[in-house]
Amino acid sequence: MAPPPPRRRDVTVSDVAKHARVSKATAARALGDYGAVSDTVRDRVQAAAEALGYRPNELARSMNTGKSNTIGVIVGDIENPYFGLAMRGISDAAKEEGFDVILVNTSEDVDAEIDAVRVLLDKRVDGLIVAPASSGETGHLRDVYNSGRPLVLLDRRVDGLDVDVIEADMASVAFEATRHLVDVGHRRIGFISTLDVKGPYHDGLDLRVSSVADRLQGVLGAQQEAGIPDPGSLVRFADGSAGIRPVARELLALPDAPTAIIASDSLIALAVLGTLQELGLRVPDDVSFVMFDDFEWTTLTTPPLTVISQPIYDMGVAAGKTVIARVQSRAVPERRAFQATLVQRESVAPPRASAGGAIEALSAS
Amino acid sequence: MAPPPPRRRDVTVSDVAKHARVSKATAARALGDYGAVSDTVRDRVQAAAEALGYRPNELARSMNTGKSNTIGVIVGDIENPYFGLAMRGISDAAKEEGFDVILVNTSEDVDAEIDAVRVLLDKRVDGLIVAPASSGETGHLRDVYNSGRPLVLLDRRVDGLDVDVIEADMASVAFEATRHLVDVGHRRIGFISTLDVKGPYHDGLDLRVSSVADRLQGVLGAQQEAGIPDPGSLVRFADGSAGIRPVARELLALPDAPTAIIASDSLIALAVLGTLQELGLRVPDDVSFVMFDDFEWTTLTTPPLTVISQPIYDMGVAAGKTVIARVQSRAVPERRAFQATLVQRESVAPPRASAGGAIEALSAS
DNA sequence: TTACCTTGTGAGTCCGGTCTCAATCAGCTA
DNA sequence: TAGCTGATTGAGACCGGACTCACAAGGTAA
Repeated sequence: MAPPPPRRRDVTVSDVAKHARVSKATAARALGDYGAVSDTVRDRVQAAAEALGYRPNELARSMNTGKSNTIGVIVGDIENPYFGLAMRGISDAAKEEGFDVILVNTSEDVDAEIDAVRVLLDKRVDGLIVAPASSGETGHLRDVYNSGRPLVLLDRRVDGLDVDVIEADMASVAFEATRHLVDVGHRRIGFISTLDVKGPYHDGLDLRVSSVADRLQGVLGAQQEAGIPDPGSLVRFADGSAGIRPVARELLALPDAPTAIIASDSLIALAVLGTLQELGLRVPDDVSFVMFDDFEWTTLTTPPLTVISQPIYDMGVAAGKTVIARVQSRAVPERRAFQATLVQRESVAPPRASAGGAIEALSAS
Repeated sequence: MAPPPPRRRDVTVSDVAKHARVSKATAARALGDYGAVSDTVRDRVQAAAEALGYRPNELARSMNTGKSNTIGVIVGDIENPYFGLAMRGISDAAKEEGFDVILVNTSEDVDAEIDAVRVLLDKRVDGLIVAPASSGETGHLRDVYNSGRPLVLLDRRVDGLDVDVIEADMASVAFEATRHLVDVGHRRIGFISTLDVKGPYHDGLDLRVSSVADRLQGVLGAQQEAGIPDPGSLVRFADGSAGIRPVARELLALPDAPTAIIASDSLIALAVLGTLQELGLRVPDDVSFVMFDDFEWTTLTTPPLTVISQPIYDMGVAAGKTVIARVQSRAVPERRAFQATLVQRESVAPPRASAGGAIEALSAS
């Protein structure tokens, strides 16, 4: 590796001005494209800038315009394809409007999120898109709001915070998916999500992530409507993605194991399917399976999976357009409620006649 | 939506200084944690800052320190899990060192990349990580180098540019994977990648993306070594992800269709597998399949897929650590050559005895 | 007591732009 | 020819911090 070139002093407006033999103010006007400048002078200044290789210092510019043309995005996990795709949407929307995006990954850690908000605010981003890790801690989100900078929540609401939220209607599609399972005969339906709550699920538990709460509400609601007793008993939360497989195993080892499982996102689905595979359980013969999010690989498994599809990219675009519209005090785009749909493929079938659990079914076959 | 709160003027050091009845310089010292300040004054200033809700303006700070504590990352497509995972690594490394990350997505468009480099340089990022869309246009990368700011290339080299590169050794695993196919009897091996080149592949074609060129070199090399004539005839490049399926179809419809296909990344693999599925071709019975990148879903297909695994996350971390080390003029971390490995699962089998192409095999069954 | 440090503090400059304001100048009107 | 108008231009303040420098106060050594 060659020695790095000396970091030369950058060319500034003053340098350009000197070279073009005009005042700094005039050069700045010609370069910044504001105020009035005669054509001849403008040309001379631009030629000088070209010759010197002048590049504006956006930091300095931001400092006195108060606009950084940058929005901050705070998500739990960009490795999660959900956020990868949403990020793509945000990024595309931002580019179209001439904005840049600072991305911060919090690993779903509230403290990291609080920190991220502070840092981005200090960096003077013009607006923020956050998928909040918890609806419990919201002081930092209020700070954003109070700073006067627009905040848009993605995928998750926070109660009592009156800001734009981009989310899909999860409760009704979860209801629909669950009723589909009930309709084909399932009475023991498991639901697995990742969430940092301690202890088993019980009525009235504060879920802290609205998108999960909504999904669960739909799942439970459909079962209650069907007269299934205590559907909450087959709900499980894993703390972090490493915890999913153990939780899935535990659920499937139950004497009254579920005959169908709903996975709350694609990462969970992957872990659950992996566990099923390890246990030698077949989908849908032994266990029916439904998952949230529709990525291409879900059509390539055997069988293709029944999924709940959300317009993730579009939601990302909407989030981007919305913050930027707010930043520019323009009317926000109309469309902010997104529809999720149940895509029926082949991972749902009637449960085995056997009354036993999944593992039991296995030994019976 | 309630009306946004008025964007109040931010609290500055001067405000804090006034409130604590000290000079601006002293307040700045107490807050910025530099220079000498007596304990009593420091406490008074910090109390005042607390009371006023002072937050430093990082823009102003960056302006005269010349450091923004921000690195720029330019990738072709964050929707691609490869970059999602790498981004996660970069992001984690950055956070550890107190850096933020500005992410720009170029859609693999060179002009967008040139623009992105300019914008990020103007924003005064301290360093840049780029997965260059082309080794052809490199002027903008030279500009980074000349600006004196460190540049790290991820996944792809650029000839004649003496900067740090984080990449895995693709040529040798590609060779190994291909020889594996040859060993089980394949003599017609297809290779599909996305790349913006016009016309069919021919010897000496400038591939412009080193990671693809390396893979191809290994693929072709193994076949040449085995005495397979004209292996280049089954190489196909699609222009953008939309073009993969047509290309795959064309390849499979050939009278001398390949009996095995190698997909150059996971997005391509998805499209190829989808096409295979549509055509009713089974893996590995009708066509053997090997792909680059090892994501969890590749174990859930039927059959599980033979893949080439790279330590993507670690490479992201290395890229992050490397730029930051350069920014701080520290020694760069030792490890910069990464090993990719062939993970044999069940998508490779001996070709059918039939001499015909894949489609022909279909009708024969 | 005087000289010499050391530590703490304030005044003011600088970073690289934007922006206000006053001055200059050419063209026109009366 | 004096007066007015609009277009250009330059001087300098300002954004919010970091940092240089001069100076004052207190402590120590000779």
